Amino acid sequence: MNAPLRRGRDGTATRVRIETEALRLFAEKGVDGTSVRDIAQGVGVSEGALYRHFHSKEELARELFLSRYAALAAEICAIDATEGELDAKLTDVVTLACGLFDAEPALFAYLLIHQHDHLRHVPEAPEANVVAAVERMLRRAGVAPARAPLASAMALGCVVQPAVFALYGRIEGPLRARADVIARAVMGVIGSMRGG
Amino acid sequence: MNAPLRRGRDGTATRVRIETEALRLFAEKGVDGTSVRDIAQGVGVSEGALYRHFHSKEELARELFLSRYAALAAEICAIDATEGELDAKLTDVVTLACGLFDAEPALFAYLLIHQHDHLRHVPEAPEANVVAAVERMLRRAGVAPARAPLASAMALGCVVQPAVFALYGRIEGPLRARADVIARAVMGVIGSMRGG
DNA sequence: TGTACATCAGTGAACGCGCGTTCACTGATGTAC
DNA sequence: TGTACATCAGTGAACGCGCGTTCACTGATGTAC
Repeated sequence: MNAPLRRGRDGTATRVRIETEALRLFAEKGVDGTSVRDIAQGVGVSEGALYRHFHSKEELARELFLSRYAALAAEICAIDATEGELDAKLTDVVTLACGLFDAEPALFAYLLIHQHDHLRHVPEAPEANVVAAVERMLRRAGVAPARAPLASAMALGCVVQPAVFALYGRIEGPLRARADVIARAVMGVIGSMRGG
Repeated sequence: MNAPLRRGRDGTATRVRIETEALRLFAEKGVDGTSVRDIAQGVGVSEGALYRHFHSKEELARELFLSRYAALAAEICAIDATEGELDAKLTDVVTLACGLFDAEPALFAYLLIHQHDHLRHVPEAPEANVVAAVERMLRRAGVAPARAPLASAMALGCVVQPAVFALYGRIEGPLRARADVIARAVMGVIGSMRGG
């Protein structure tokens, strides 16, 4: 296979700028609160230009969500693929998530707030699906398959809900500083389900 | 004080029907996905009639959220006011939440999905604020005030996230059937923060 | 009890605005030979 | 190397649609006396 023929101008940079600006605006004002005009104006292109890169505003929003969500899932899979005990992996995953929240709060907020618009379109593959990635990690570590969904839900909840609190100022400072405490709580949750 | 003078027709029943239909539609299609026309048609009144009861669509959405959210908070406060150990209270609160999810999934979904539209307008009083109610319960039970926000967050996460999973079919059956397992996990979370 | 009046829930048509999207066009850039 | 051509990112004006909201009006019902 040859590389695809590229003629005319290269729009890759513009596409990236559209994604960056859209993510920023979507996180700040919501998808419905952000118009195609807002995005185009922020990027400094015409509205029509957006439709060279995305078929619709909805596709843009979905693509942003799915790609970022998949990137996070892939990182969790990478941690799962390392040697080590479950506890160490859980600490790594919690630390990863807290670090992402601190480094890119707008991205994290977008994933959190708009999950319900897109969750039904997330593929089941652990490499693209945060929930599936966590579930597989727990099953591989010996959690009974029948209990894995609930265990994953509560483990995720122990990370997601503190992030929501941080978003609303109920929890202060970088979440990374709380990662160890959160990880210990997650271990407690898993432990409570492994025994009984 | 006298009861307010009531003349002309009584619109209370219509108001209730508007709220019921709006909640149903908001939960099913989202607030932005539901038009004032949809609601009016569902109720069987004109669009103008809605504005006799609510100043705007936004006010309707907010009033629905705040009142239902406050009702849940008040129930948690009532449990907190009973005699008993923290563990028993936590089990009661978890059971309450699971029961609400099973009984009124549309209401629960509305509270979950649209929390970010309204959370900034929730008063801080525990009687109207689920988070504040849980935080106070934990503090009263001896959780260090500095740790109460994070402990509350994770405890809530252990209930909220399973509900999200149930909404998307990742967890089956009534959530009530899992209440004991969830409650035990929540106790584990609180325990992990009380010691260290 | 009868009648004049005030109130107000509900009507239905209309409003204008902002939205997502379209499209004929421009011009920059790479390819063919 | 020079030139004709194909491609395609980006323009900018326009489109129509559906939205939330308004408003003059109707008529049912309760109050005053």
